[in-house]
Amino acid sequence: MISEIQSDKLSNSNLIETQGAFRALSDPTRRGILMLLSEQEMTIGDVSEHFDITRAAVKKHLNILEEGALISVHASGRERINRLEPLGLKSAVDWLNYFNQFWDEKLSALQQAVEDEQNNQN
Amino acid sequence: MISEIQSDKLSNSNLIETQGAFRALSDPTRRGILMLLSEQEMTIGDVSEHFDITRAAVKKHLNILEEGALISVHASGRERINRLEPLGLKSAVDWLNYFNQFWDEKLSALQQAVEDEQNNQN
DNA sequence: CTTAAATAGTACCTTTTGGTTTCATAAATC
DNA sequence: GATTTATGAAACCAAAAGGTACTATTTAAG
Repeated sequence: MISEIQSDKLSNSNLIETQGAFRALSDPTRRGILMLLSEQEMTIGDVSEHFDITRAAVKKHLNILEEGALISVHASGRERINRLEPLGLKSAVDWLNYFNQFWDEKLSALQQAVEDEQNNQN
Repeated sequence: MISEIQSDKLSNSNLIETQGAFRALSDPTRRGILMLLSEQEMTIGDVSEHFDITRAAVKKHLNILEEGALISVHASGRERINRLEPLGLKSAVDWLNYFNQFWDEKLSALQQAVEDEQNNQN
């Protein structure tokens, strides 16, 4: 079956490759950091000012984001510039896009239901 | 600034709404379960046969997936049918799609390649 | 009615996670 | 050269996560 082939492909190779990204994305603070860095690359100190935790805790989050290839760090003198790596989100996006085929089905059904409801209300 | 408005919108409301989904997605076993259920809805026993952990552990994963609204559970006699809820992935997909704009800015060529690849797979 | 099957739930254990505090190091700056 | 300044890293801690074993409950089946 085609579905089994797809399943193998995603559950074996892709499942492992995505782990770093999905792990990094599971924490709300880390997602907040990604949002921040999407506006501007920043030093650790800069990032820390936006959160109510210590700089050391922020550093740990940045390490995990870097491990997941969601950011990159560049030395500049004694500072370290943290930069968003949007391409790192690709593995997670790809994995989720596999399900598009299913929620496209659901969505069309839902859309129909919404339209029916609107017609009843009017 | 527009970027600040967008940031607020995503970091406050959406960030919280997506937590259940992203948390559920962070574990490879749970992503495997989602893949399984994408092919066919199954009982807990059926799901358990695909993994090398106890039924109780699988049940915990299913609970977390249900909390994240990624699956739904339907009683049928003494069995519980676990069904994929693809729409539950929408919050996570939406959050990630915010970053599409940065792909566009910096990596439009690469994004095109990704889309082409997706088209070839479908 | 009794028994087997499918699941729920709890107690318990170990590892991971998110956080802190403290100390060390490297680079500007005075 | 001495002193801030920005960061790295280790030790430690409480809570959450992922797992097991065991017990209870509900429902099919004989």
